[in-house]
Formats: sequence, C-alpha cells, structure tokens
Amino acid sequence: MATIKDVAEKVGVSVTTVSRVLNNRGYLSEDLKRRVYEAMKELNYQPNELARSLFRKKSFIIGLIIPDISHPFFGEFARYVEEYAYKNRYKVLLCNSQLDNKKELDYISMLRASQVDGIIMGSHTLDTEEFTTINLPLVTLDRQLSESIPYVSADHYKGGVLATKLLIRKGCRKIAHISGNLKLHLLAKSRYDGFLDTVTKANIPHVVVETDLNGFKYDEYEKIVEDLFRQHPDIDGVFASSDVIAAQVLKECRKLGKEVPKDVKVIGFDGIKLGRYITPGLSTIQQPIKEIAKTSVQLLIDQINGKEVQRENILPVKLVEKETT
Amino acid sequence: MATIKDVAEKVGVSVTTVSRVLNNRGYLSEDLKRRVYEAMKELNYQPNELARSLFRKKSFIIGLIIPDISHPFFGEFARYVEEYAYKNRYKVLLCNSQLDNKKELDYISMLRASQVDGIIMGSHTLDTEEFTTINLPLVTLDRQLSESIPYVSADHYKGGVLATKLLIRKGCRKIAHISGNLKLHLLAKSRYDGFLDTVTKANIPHVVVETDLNGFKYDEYEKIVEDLFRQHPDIDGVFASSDVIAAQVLKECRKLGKEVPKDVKVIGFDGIKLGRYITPGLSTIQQPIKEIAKTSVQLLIDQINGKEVQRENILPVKLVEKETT
DNA sequence: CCGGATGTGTCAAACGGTTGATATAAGAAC
DNA sequence: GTTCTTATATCAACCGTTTGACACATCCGG
Repeated sequence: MATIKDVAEKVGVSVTTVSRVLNNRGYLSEDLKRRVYEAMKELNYQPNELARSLFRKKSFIIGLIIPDISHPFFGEFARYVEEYAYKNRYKVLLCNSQLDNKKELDYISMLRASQVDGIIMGSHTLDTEEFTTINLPLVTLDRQLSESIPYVSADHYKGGVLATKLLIRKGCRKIAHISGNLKLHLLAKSRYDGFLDTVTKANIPHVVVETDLNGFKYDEYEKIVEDLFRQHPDIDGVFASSDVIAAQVLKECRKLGKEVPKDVKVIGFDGIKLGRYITPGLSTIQQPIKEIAKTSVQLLIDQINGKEVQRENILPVKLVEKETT
Repeated sequence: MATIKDVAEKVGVSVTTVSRVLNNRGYLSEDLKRRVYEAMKELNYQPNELARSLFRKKSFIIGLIIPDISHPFFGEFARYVEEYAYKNRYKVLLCNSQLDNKKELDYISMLRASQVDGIIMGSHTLDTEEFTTINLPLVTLDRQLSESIPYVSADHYKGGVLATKLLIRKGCRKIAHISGNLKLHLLAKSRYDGFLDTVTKANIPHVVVETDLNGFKYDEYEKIVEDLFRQHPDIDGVFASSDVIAAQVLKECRKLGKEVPKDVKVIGFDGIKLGRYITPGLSTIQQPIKEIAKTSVQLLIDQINGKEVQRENILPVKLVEKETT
C-alpha cells in the first residue's frame, strides 16, 4: 500500500506538507492541494489509520460485547449499534461471549489492547470487581454495575406488570412465568419481580421456571416447556421472558392439542421483528431496541468526549397485543 | 495506560528487553522474565496492538461486510465467523451495508484504511470493477467475482431442485416460487434455476415472484405474499427462498383460511434456527451455515498467510422435512 | 532598506512498539 | 592468557502519521 511518503515524493514535497493537506492545517495553496489530491488518487492512497490512531491516542473503534449475535434480540441491537456508530464515524468490533466467562474476560483484554475508545457491554458473566481494571468508557446493557458506569435498559418491571395484568384480565387462573437467568443480577430480572408482584396482589396461582442458566441453549427450551406442562397441566397463561421462548411454548401447546389463545394464553417479551412471523401472531412486551442501541452509543461517545452522562437510562416498553392472548 | 517504557523503568531495564520478554526472543533469564511479568501485572500493562500492528504490518483484524446482521441468516453466519476468527486470534469488524451501495463502498475504504488483514464480503451491491482496487485478501459469500477471488456458497441449485421435487411429490399442482433478488448476480439465484428446471421438466404450472429488490424490507413481504394469493388463488405449493418469507406465507395462509399442509404446502430455505420455533414446523432446505462460515474464515486466513486456496467452495444443502409439506 | 505581516514549506520529535546489529561479561576450551 | 561460546542486555532504526517550532520568500508600509 502506498504511504504518505510515496505521495510526497510523487508531488515533490515533504511528508509534512502532504499531512497538512490531509488534515487541512496551515497555509496551503490551492495548486498544492490539487496536486496532492491528484497524486493520492493516482496512487490509490489511503492514510494508515493505525498510525493515525497511534499518534492521536484515539482509534474510533468501539467494542461490542454481547452473548450471541444470532439471538434475535442481540442481532437487532447490534444492527442499530452499528448504525449509530457508523453515523458517528466509529467502527464496531464484534465480540460474542457465548456467555463464557473466560471468553468475555479475554475479549475485554483484547479490546483494551486494541485501543478501542470504549465498550458496550451486553454480556454479563463477570463480577463487579473485574471491571475495575478496564479503565475505559463503558456502557452496560441491562446491568447496573457501579456508581460511575451508565446503563441502558428497558423498563422491565413495567413490562412484567403489563404482561401479567393482560393475562389476568383475559381470565387466566393459573399463570406460569418462564424467566431468564435470575442469578446474574441483570435488570431483566425485574420482569420476574413485576410478574410476581402482580400475580401476588391479584392472588392468582402461579409457577416460575428459570431458564438460560448458561448460554442460549435453544434446545433446552423444549424440554423446559414440556416439563412445565407435564407438571402443571392446568396452566392457562404463560408469560415467557423472551419471544423465542414464547414461540417454543406455542409449539408445545400445539403438540399437546391445547389451543391458543382459547385454552392457554401466551405473551412474550422483546418484540423482535421475527415475532411478527409467528402464527398465531404473538402478543409481547416490546422493548425499544433501536432506542436502546442509540442511547448506548450516544452515552459511550459522550463519555469518550469527556462529557458527563446520566447514569440511569430506562426506556419505556410497550404492550403489543396480537392473537395469542 | 501504561506503556512498555513504564514497565522497563519499573524493572530497571531497557524497553528492548521488555519487548524481548513479551515476544520471547533471545536469551532471557528466568529471573528477568519473572520481574518483567510482575511489573506488567502491577501496572496493568497491555501491549498496544496499534503499535504492534503498525510495525508488523498485520492487524489480526478481518472485516465482515453483510447486508444486515439482524437477518437471521446473517446473524448466524456472523456468529460462526466470529467464533472461528476468535479461535485464530483474529478480531472481527462488523459492517452492515443495509444493501446501500454508498455505505458498502465507504466501508471498504474504511477497512482498507484500518489495515484489516482481509475481508469477507456477504453484501453485493458493487460491480466487479470496483473490487479491483481493494487489493486485499477477500472471500465472497454467494457471489462469483473474478478468477482470483474464492467464494463460498451452498449448493443452491440442488436446494432448489430438492425443494421443488418435494412439493411435486407431495402432489402440488401449481407451485409458486418467491425468489430473492435475481439481478444481483448472486449464486443464490440458482435456487430459482433449480426450481424452474424441475418444474418445467415435470410440466407443472408455476409462478415466480421476485422480492428483496433493495434491502430487507420485511414489511414488504406481507404485501407480496398477499398479492400472490390474490392473483393465484389456486396455488397449492410455495417454495420460498428464505425461511423468513416462508413464515410470512404461513401467516397469510392462516389469514385466508388455507390449511397448511392440507391446502397449501410450503417449504423455505436457509434452515435458520428460528425456523424450529415456527408452528407448524417449517420444512426447509438447510444451508450448512456453520460450515460456510468456517470455510470463509479459513479461506481468508489461508490467503492472508500466502497460501493458495481453492476458488470454488460449494457446500451441500440438506432437505429438512417438517410439517408444512 | 528595514521591520513586520503573510504565505509556503521543512525538520525533527513523538506515538508505542519490534528487531538486527552490537556490546559486555562470564565461563569453557585450548 | 587467548579465543570461543553462551548468556544477557542495549542501541538505533523503523513502522506511517501528526504537529510544534522554525526557515525562507515575498510583499507592503514607512
């Protein structure tokens, strides 16, 4: 690849001059600029961002750590993170942790070494202390880490309440909640809290199953849902903590000959695009994924630029009622 | 962040020595190594990859350009690309083109400037000539670019034939094919060829609808499918060129009161994980996404390392029959 | 014709590493 | 007591950029 030196030689000036043209600094005659740009074009020259980043101590790269990009929620999240990063001239380094503690830690090292300007953390297998050494602008998704680290999250509690209330209103007498991991101290746990508070207040029999203990093992969902209905055949309402799990519930109901929504009502969570393709149409609590991503990127860039940012960023959820309730 | 100089000063040796320890070159006493590593730990030191990459002329970063990471096929593809890249100590820079020509071109520039070691191209809005200036190891997904650029693809033709034959065998008398973009010179077009050849040979009435003209406009699928059934109410078999579209077909059938598979049989393409969550279970042609990703990464790394690689890499597809046929 | 703007361009150090060449000391071989 | 190994560590140049400091013209006013 051509370097700035090649351009300088071709034009017959020093590299400093070419650099000045590149960055538009100092006095530069129109004629000089023209000659330099021409030479760049001819040589198919592109400034080496590595060298620039090294000097500027800024790489314009952000790290995105998530559990699994092939999970629809994170896929959509990543899509919008990329979109807003791009609009701000940042590049995105994709890191799938697969909820593997070692890989997550390793990626954090790699990102630090790669001099990324900041990290968006959507995967949370690490303890709070392990973050103390990162020393980099950070934004977390759905997790409250420390006083200084801003986080973005949907209003999970409200979502849990809305979903549960809907099921109750529709006449469910025994409701199951299939939750995500309740031990990771994620804010998503509030979905469970919202469910529990609502169901308790209304004095409705209920049962909770926890999934997703380590990773997105789609295959396990099937067994979990099967077991649930075997042990509690009288369940007539299910609040699943993700649309993917809700889809699995629908599948199981079909297998058992339970009609949805007549015999069992089902509501999911996330509001992923693919929910729209499920038949019957899936009722769900929709997270504002695009806004969550946009806010995450904005908070990160603001921090990178030394601005003060708000610590708590809770975005509203929306009940979307379709055919399964 | 601590630099190598800080470490050197702390240990009381030169930076060269520390660098030697870091890279395990030359004769190094055990005692020295120990002292150096200790200092590194204490200072929370990490070598600056930017500086290293600059010197080595190798960044260990690969660029991944795809249309849309939130599309399940590309999400799964990206997941595995990341997995194999990680195993080989490469990092992945995520680029969503959204099938926007300008963005795709811009990303290629950015990747070149960022000194990535190679690019996996899964988005194809560019003309062949525009690739001549890239001058970087390249692997394309589903597209044949030039003599020198290796490509990876599933056996789309065979997939098209298998899907169509299945529909015929199951007794379909009028079959529709909802294709992807037929003008982008993608190898996926062979699904269409396979369909057409099979249906023609069997002398079965058929109709083809093209989708996906510019971007993944999920919302448009609905209208397309609606129109299809309005214009051809007698269709009793649909071969959709993606599982997402197939799901939309199922939805429409339900709306129209057509029973699947009794009245209409449906088969998709891709074999994405989420297909499993659709009810009724979606029959599909499964692409070996994991293998495709693995092969892509391997071909790229081999090229980076100066090895000769095979140009054509066609991987087998598999018919997965579920409930919709 | 001197002093100061004004315009144009170069020098050299710095960013944080790596590495070939080289220096130095100690011990072994002769 | 040379000479040769072997072990240990340093010097200085380099990767491709950026930028503060400075040099040199040219022009203008006085």
